[in-house]
Amino acid sequence: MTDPKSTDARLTDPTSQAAGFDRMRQARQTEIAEDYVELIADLIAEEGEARAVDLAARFGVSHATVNKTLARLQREDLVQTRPYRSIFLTEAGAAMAEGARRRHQIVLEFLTVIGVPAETAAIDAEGIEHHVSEETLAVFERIARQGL
Amino acid sequence: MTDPKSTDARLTDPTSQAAGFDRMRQARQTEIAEDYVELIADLIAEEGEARAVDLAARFGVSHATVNKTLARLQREDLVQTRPYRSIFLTEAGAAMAEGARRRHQIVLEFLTVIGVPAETAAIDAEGIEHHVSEETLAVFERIARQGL
DNA sequence: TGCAAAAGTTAGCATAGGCTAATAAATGCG
DNA sequence: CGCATTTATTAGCCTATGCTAACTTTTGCA
Ligand SMILES: [Mn+2]
Ligand SMILES: [Mn+2]
Ligand SMILES: [Mn+2]
Ligand SMILES: [Mn+2]
Repeated sequence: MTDPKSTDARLTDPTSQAAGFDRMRQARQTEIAEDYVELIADLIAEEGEARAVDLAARFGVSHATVNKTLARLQREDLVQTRPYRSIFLTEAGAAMAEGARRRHQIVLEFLTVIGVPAETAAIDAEGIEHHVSEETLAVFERIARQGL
Repeated sequence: MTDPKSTDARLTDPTSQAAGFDRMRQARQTEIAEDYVELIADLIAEEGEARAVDLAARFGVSHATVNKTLARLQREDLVQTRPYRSIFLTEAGAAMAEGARRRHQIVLEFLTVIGVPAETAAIDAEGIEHHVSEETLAVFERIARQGL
């Protein structure tokens, strides 16, 4: 065993390290909601309405799963559904969708500008977008505009 | 209602869009495992051993939660635990830790180099690291080395 | 050395997000 | 128009991740 004190300091203090993990757990809680409202907004804008079957196809999950998640989002006042009718966003849902769309767009453009191939950028942006603070997003946005 | 056809095309085809969401769901499944093995490796390197109580403090969750997650990681042959003894990584766990550490490091340096303040970079890197493909990581690494 | 504090374990509970399968409603076409 | 296809709902099951509370084991110090 090597002397514990002689290794290079990789660990920060426990409390501030916990901040990063805390943010990650928060993101886990909101990322699915964000993707749902964003996709619902896009479907309404482009197709005229959002149906569970389209969400299922685009998310790549079963329609039963979509249904259950929509029930949760309705409980949280993000969407409004009625049996056998198409899906609508509440004001809160529309606001969240707008924020998600903006973040998604900036992350995607940023990745593309720094040289990530389009298809990879699209895939990675889908995950990264939920973990970018406003501060980091501002840096991304500046680079996306000005070029690398 | 506006004409659906007249809006700007924001949607890609359902199948390729599903790829991004699929990657995100995979990341959800592995991100906690990655953070655990990475932190266990760091604790062993710096403190000489990893104990559940330290993991709990650093992750900011209860020690009971840590215990349950460790049981899962043991089932998946990533860690080796014995009652009331400290925690060890298996070969597979050590390999995963090494990969996670590398990705984490590159993402953190990248964010710092492009101008994100250190504390924010540390927090955001904790989440972003799990959603960056090797292709994107290569771009990050080049920029982290060469400067912006 | 004995005992209190620290650490670990276990049980029980909750929520979220997956699935399949069975059922029901709506739609649309021959 | 009626019936087949499409779409939606619901139930039941599973795993993962969180919690608190009760209990046990270890450890370290007075
Ligand atoms: Mn996303
Ligand atoms: Mn998105
Ligand atoms: Mn992480
Ligand atoms: Mn990490």
